[in-house]
Amino acid sequence: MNKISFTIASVEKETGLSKDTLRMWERRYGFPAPERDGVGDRLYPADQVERLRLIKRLIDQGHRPGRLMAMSPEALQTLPTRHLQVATTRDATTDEAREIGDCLALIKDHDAAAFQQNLQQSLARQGLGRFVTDTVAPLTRRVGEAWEDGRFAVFEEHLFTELTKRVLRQAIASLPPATGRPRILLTSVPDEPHVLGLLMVEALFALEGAQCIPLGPQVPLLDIAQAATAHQADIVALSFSSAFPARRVPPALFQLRELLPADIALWAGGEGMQHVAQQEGVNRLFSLKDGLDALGLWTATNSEAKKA
Amino acid sequence: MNKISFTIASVEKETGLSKDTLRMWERRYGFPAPERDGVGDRLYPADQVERLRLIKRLIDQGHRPGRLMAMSPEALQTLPTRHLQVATTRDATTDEAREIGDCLALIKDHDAAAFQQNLQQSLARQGLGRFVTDTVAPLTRRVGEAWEDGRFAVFEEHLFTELTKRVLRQAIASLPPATGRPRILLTSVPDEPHVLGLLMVEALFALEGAQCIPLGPQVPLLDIAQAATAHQADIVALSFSSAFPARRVPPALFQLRELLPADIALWAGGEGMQHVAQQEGVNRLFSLKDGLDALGLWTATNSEAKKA
DNA sequence: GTCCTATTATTGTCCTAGACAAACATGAAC
DNA sequence: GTTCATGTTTGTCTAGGACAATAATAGGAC
Repeated sequence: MNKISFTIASVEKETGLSKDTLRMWERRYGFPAPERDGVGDRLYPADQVERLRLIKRLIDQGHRPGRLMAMSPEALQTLPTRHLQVATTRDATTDEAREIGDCLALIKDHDAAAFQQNLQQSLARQGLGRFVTDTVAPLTRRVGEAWEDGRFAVFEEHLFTELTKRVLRQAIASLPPATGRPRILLTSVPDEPHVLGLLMVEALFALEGAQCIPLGPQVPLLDIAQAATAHQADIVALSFSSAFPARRVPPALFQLRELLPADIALWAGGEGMQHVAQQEGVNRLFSLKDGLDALGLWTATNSEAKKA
Repeated sequence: MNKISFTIASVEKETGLSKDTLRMWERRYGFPAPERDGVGDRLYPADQVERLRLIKRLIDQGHRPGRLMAMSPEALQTLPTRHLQVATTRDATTDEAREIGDCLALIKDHDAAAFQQNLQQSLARQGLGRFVTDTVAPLTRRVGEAWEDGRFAVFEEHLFTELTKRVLRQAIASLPPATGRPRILLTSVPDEPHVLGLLMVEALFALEGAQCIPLGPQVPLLDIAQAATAHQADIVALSFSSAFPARRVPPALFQLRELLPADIALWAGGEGMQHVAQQEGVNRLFSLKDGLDALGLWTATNSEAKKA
């Protein structure tokens, strides 16, 4: 009779749904229907929290709350057909495809050691540049898709991310330390915890000899601005994952643009930039290749400027 | 005139103060005193956000909101005398002390490359075990203290953390992969983003031949429980930093204890465990040494059990 | 049928204002 | 000086209302 229940604050963290949203849904749709403790505070039973987690995932896939809330728990379970996701999963060569499939299977089997070893081998065989573009990038995309489908649990995605980060960081650390320009500050905004994309560009930038300053994810805008000035950065590079709500990207970029000195460039990339409009003073990078091109352009422009 | 202002949601992320708290302070103390946009929504000017960040830091040091809110901005600036912090900064040997001082200075100078190189040298000289206990641990403590004093900006702490994580991860990756028991799942709860302590114990545990499964920080409790079962973990190890409010630790541990199968041990460590009461089914680890002792005990107990 | 536009429905986030428990400080009694 | 009771401070929860932005639908033009 393990009757576990969660406070509204816990549910917010477990599901990612705000307290306001949770109360609103209860008011409008009658679900969730938490019990109350002696003081009148909500207490959500574990099964309702699980159902909320499922609903959240379906909403992120493009379903609408009103529909989902009216459905029975069983109907929700059967529904999980993919809905949105326009992104084209470009087919790789057979070799690459097989390798990526292998990696996915290893994560699914929770074989951390084998997965990591597999990655290391790919890295050694392909070299850092191709490893990033041909292995890590497609793998990351596939994992994201699998998560959306519900084929991957959250913790499986976490483990994949953590292990991949390690391999990438290790590879980056083994590069000779750069001293020249540009100095690039790499980070993400407060609501963006995903950092794999950032590590990928860091690897590519570092290969090109740029000086990368990794601040880690979820840095307050005021601190990003401070850090950029203190480190005399030439460029601030941000990453937005596909999980980041597209409508929040432009305000965040605008705000940071205002806070940054005008002579520091602001670059934004990642899946989450896909459908974001052009903005004054912000360089959009839609792919890893865009990033390399931008870096090349910067170097060319800047070396001229130096000579002048 | 660059009049930058923040919405209440932005301020929540920039300062770490909840929307509820921000509105409450305004109601009670008259500060912050945001402007309003056309719809009546709050708009916080940048200088008020900065003042809130300062106030937040002072509160974390043990000051009380009521006092701080009544003080003028100038008085706040002069106040920053250290208040709390009982922790005894044990003096190391002269050599160690000098080295740690050097590292702090390098971070303060924003010389990332030199700092990282310095760490690598210490690692090579001391070996991973002593490196963790004699260099990383005291260094982390000193950085925490410096941040509390306001000598370190947030971004400086971020950079320190990021670089140190890299060195540690690299060292861990270079160890031979473990295959035996115990299998230890390492992670932190949703409100705990600090993960350095976790990496330190991972290094020590991995040295002892334990199989570590790093899930990364801020994993929902339901996912921790799922992952522990899926990975057939023997132990779930959590880390709480000193920044984590002590009163929230017991509920979190209790909840996770309920969610975990009874045969999976729950270990909790980190600065944040210092003044937390003993709980049924939870093993408290007050220091890195405690962790190693606990691991030794587990191994002894478990190998007997296997023979029986 | 397809495309574009105007209208309507849905949905999340903000608002005010009140209540209360837990944490903290203060002072009395020993 | 230490312990205990009392009073103050403080964060988080409650309720219900409002509204802008987004998404779906209907209506017309081709």
